[in-house]
Amino acid sequence: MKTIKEIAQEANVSEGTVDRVLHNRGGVSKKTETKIKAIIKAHNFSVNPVASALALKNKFSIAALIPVHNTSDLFWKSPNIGITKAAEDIKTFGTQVLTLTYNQQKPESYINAFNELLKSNPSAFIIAPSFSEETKEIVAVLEAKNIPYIFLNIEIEGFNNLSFVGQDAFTAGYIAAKLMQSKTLESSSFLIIQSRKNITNNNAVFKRIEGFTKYFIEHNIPHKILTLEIENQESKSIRKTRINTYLKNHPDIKGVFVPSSRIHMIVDSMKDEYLNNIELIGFDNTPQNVECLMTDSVSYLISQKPFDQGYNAIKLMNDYLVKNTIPDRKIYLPIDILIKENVIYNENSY
Amino acid sequence: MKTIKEIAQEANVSEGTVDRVLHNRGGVSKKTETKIKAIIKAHNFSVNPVASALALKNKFSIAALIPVHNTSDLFWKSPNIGITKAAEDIKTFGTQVLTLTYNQQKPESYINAFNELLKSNPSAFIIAPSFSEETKEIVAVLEAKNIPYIFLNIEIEGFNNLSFVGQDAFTAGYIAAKLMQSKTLESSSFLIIQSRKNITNNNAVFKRIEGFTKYFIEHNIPHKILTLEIENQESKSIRKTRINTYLKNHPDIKGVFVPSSRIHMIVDSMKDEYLNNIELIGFDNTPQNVECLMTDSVSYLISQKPFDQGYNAIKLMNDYLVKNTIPDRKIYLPIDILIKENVIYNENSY
DNA sequence: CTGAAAGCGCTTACAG
DNA sequence: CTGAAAGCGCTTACAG
Repeated sequence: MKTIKEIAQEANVSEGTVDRVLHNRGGVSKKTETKIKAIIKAHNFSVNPVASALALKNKFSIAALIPVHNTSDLFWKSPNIGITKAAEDIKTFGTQVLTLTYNQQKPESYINAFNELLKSNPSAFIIAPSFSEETKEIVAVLEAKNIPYIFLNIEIEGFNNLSFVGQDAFTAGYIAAKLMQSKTLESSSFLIIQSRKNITNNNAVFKRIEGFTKYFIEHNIPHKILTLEIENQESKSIRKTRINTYLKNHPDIKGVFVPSSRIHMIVDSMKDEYLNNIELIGFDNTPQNVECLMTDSVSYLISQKPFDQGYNAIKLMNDYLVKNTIPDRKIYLPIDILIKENVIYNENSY
Repeated sequence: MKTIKEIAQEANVSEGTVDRVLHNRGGVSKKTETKIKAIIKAHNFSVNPVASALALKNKFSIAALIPVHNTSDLFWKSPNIGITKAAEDIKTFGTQVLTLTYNQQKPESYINAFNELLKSNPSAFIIAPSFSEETKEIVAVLEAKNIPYIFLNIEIEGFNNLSFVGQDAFTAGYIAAKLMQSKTLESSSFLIIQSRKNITNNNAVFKRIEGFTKYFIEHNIPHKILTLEIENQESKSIRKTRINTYLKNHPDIKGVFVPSSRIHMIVDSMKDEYLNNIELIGFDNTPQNVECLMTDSVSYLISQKPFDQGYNAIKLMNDYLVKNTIPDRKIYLPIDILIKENVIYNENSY
């Protein structure tokens, strides 16, 4: 491995000058610049990131803005752990990470947390952009300040985000349909239960449903898809009544698809006679959902690798800051098919 | 963050002395040691790994000893890429990685490659221990020299390996059976085809078959399991004859399970009439196997995350060397269930 | 436009 | 048993 010193000697200049061209810091004559660049290229030289990190000491910080998790929806706990783990790993580069959470029901909390993070003067942002209008405001600020940002988990278009890290929701829904179909007879009816208001994260839920529906159409499988909306706020008893009444009135339903991480709340409310005779497929290996897998209430969970989402987003951003590595515009993580038997090996970071 | 300098000042000693107690390097009086330790503890101090890495520059090297890959079995290409990628990542710690491959049919090549690696005086070894007798010899040398080693992919017992990184083969086979069963009727017969001699890697193949069989027994599912052995050396035409004749003579066979990474060679040889009516399940997302998934010849592939195996083994060893982090004794990677639709998102590192 | 020098925090001979 | 000093490779004021 060459060093800057050696490059400098070969070019008959000082190390400082090499550093200047290395980082396009200007103030170098065209002639020396050309000479140095040639030598750098000839040796395929790249700076030693350790030495760089040490010299830059605490130069960079990454702000992460993600939803809070709560007992009924633990989903965001896992990306948060991924972020923390990555933060630990990149300490070696002197990069700091600051995470703040917001309430997915309250756009103001999103803006407030963002402003709070901004105060610390971060070099970059990782954002789970739950609210599209507010995200526009936020992004305007970031772009004015030239702060790079990566979107996490929630895929929205029309922004100059450095990258998106998450799941291909359409394909995930498509796969759910295939799995569902393999467990039921042809010409079955399926029920989609949306357990939370579509105001947040709606893109993913919407795309999952789209993928689910598309599978049956593409394969010319006779089917009927029904939809039931159940709000978060509803009490368990109301939920019970609504679900079980619905199923009673639609005895042709052979499968229930829950395109959110809340399938456990559906399982919770369904009568045993339905639980035993209807196939259920949901998303995300939260502890409550995994429990449903273990008791055979749910056949499959599709996981979007929440830990990896957080971990990768931070690492990619750090590589961008420290090494100037440009990440792919979209990073789609593997779509994990989880069953009772393999779920334990999938790092359950809750 | 405190620095060694500050700790030293507070203890009225030099930085060198603090370093000595930090790394238990001895040569420090009991009294100063106690004093320094107290101060370290009080501030919850830990060394800056970046500075440490820079100062230690090129102190460590890891030797990796794995099977070679070839066109008919690409499996080992992917762990190799994982190793290379990890090597890239840990360059920042000044750790070097040297990989040598051996022929899984030739124990001598295993020993020879090991001796070659030993010459470079590595700080640690990553070994895929294909041959148990030869591994004993190798390990004796390593233990005499106090060189730590991690076993990769092939799980053998009775050694003081720092860790094992790979798959829980029994559960993988068990899952294969569950998937197979969901695609076939009760009371079916299943054929297990072993496409390579059991001399190498036999543990994994053996355990997969064990898990496969166990599933049917545990669930009281009437079944019959047949076995066909086909050697590597056999030509495609002989393979064709043997497989198709066997299937003709056993029309009750509804599923074929190939507990190795060579299911593509079976698909290659089976007549269409069998291909269309028999469920096939195999292991590993090599390009040829993925092709079988895409053409619907194979229903499921179970992947053991070969890239991650290589990557993780190197990273764990580096953490052990650089930070003295002790890894878990067994690291079982997730058992990936791959179908046509999700296989593209599983990093296919071939 | 360019160089010399100090500094990031730790480790390591070397001297005593 | 302990300290002073050089060095790892890069970055950054500062001086010219």
